[in-house]
Amino acid sequence: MNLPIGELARRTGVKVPTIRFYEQIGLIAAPPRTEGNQRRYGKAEIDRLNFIRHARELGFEVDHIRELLVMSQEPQASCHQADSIAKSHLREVDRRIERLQALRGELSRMIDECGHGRICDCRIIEVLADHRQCVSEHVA
Amino acid sequence: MNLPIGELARRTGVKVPTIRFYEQIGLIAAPPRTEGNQRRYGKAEIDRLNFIRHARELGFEVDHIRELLVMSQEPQASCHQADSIAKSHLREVDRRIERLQALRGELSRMIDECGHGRICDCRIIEVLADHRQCVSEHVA
DNA sequence: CCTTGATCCTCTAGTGGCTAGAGATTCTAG
DNA sequence: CTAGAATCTCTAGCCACTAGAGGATCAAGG
Repeated sequence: MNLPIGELARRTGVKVPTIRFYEQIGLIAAPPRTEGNQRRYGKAEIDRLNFIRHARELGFEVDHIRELLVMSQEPQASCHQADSIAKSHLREVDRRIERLQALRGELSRMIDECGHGRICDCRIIEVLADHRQCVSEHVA
Repeated sequence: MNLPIGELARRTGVKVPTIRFYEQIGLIAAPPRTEGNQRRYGKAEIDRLNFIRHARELGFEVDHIRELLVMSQEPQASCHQADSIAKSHLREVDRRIERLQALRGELSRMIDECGHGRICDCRIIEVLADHRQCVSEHVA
């Protein structure tokens, strides 16, 4: 082992500046250095960074990842807390999906109704300029 | 008219500091001031801010809003550009929805498989620690 | 006229999660 | 021994705001 930061980056898919940033915010520990002050990492850091990357890919916030990391170090503890973090994150994702879908609907309706003519007849501009019209149609 | 900034905020649903911020980034013009240096707004600003708010609610970026605002001032121009901005935004929203739904699937599978026991048996932690397992199941 | 309290002003700094770049040093292969 | 790749620290920037300090101004009531 004893990997330089670039090699750690290659093996985990986390970019070099991001690794340094994670160290700065305390998400990973400061590793030992060479005489010339360069960071050298071991196997544990690969695992930890992979964990972090997977969690980020799933959209967990850094603070939640912090908690999940602590938990993963305590194998005998109850996983109730992990479950609740994941569940609340799932609810958040559901909310975002719902919101985006509503938005998608409005957007695509707007685009469909655009006659591709002049601005003064354009539904896109019109809807933006006067949302009430859009909403009332929506309700009606 | 001649509204103070708080009244403009109330009528448009855009917060006071946000209005000042929009002025700073040139999204709205600097309005006239009272002798005591306070901003006073007219009807045009209400319309413009409403336009901006609607567009932001639909997730358009500020730079796109800038373009849409310019277009809305040129009623005789073709709305081709507005259409293309809206369409590319729609594609972006679609991408986000897709991504979130894939993510949602992984999250909820992870949660379902959590046995609510100890960390060492927890799928949530396990999946995060070793994504390959998850992916291979996914594929299989 | 004067006070009070709400609103307004400017300015700086913080949010989250990085990313970019300058300018200097260190490592490693040939 | 040298060249060039990789590393170091540090600052600043991204997006779209939001928060707060510390002070000025406005409108209404006494």
